[in-house]
Amino acid sequence: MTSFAQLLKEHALKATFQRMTILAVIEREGHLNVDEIYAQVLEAHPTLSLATVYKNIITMVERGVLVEVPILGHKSKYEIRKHEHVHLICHQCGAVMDQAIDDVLIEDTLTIAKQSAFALENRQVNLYGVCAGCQEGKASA
Amino acid sequence: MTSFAQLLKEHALKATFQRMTILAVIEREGHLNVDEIYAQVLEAHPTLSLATVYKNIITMVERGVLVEVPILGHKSKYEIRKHEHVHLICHQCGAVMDQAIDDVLIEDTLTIAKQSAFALENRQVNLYGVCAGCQEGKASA
DNA sequence: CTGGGTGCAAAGTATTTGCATGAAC
DNA sequence: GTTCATGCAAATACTTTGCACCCAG
Repeated sequence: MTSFAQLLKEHALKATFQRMTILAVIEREGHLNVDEIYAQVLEAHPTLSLATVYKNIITMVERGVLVEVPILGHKSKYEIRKHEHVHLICHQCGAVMDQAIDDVLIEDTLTIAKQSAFALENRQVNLYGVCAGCQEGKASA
Repeated sequence: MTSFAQLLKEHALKATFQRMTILAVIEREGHLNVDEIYAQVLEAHPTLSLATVYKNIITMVERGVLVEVPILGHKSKYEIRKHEHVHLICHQCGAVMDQAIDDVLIEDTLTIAKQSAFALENRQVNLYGVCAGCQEGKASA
């Protein structure tokens, strides 16, 4: 049904139905935390256990299939690892949006790292604020 | 003894010995997680409870005295809120270093946010890699 | 004084683990 | 057939809460 099987194999992981389901759910929603993944996955696979969700998130992060996205004051979310990007995180509705990272930012972080002789491996750029949607309906909580 | 008392008052918090101790410890170490704060604080104030550490971290973050620094794969650390900066986080030794943020980076994140009509409020730029010290002693775990 | 803060112990959550069973390769 | 993964239940770890007592303002 999907290329998730291949993705998993590339990372030396067996392509179980559980993992495929977890990946499908994350792919569909973009960014989810453990509980959200579990809740969604139950619909497609009612007997999948929470422990399995935890175990798989841990191994898939280790293997580089998933990326952890910490959210200030909340539980981390997870996304499927793709091309590098920046996160826009809305205080209001909690949405996490991806936004392309540009060369200026990449260059600049390299420059900053160099100032401390720091061997930069990966960037985590999260921007907090209020998304376009929430700016309109100002009244919303 | 310090200006922590004033800092707390500015944020409408009573200047208790417990809070002063917590702030002193964080100030001294730079970035600490809850357990580390608790361990260090016990030396100066052996009867301080872990619950008090938790309660105070929560309120001091709410009031803007402290800032949470999420560390991928580990517990969040906390720092005293000062001028904005970037974090360099070493995979190897776990050290978190501050590095000045420059105008290029500030401008660029504003540009990125603008592309999504996102009202940017605060930035979180964490760079992961290997610090200068750990690059020398390559052998270390 | 008075309200907020602390400490304790208990309750709640969240996460990890061990092991027998089952599925992928 | 092997090896790795799952599911359950139990164990751990982490964080929050309630309440009586205490201290800063």
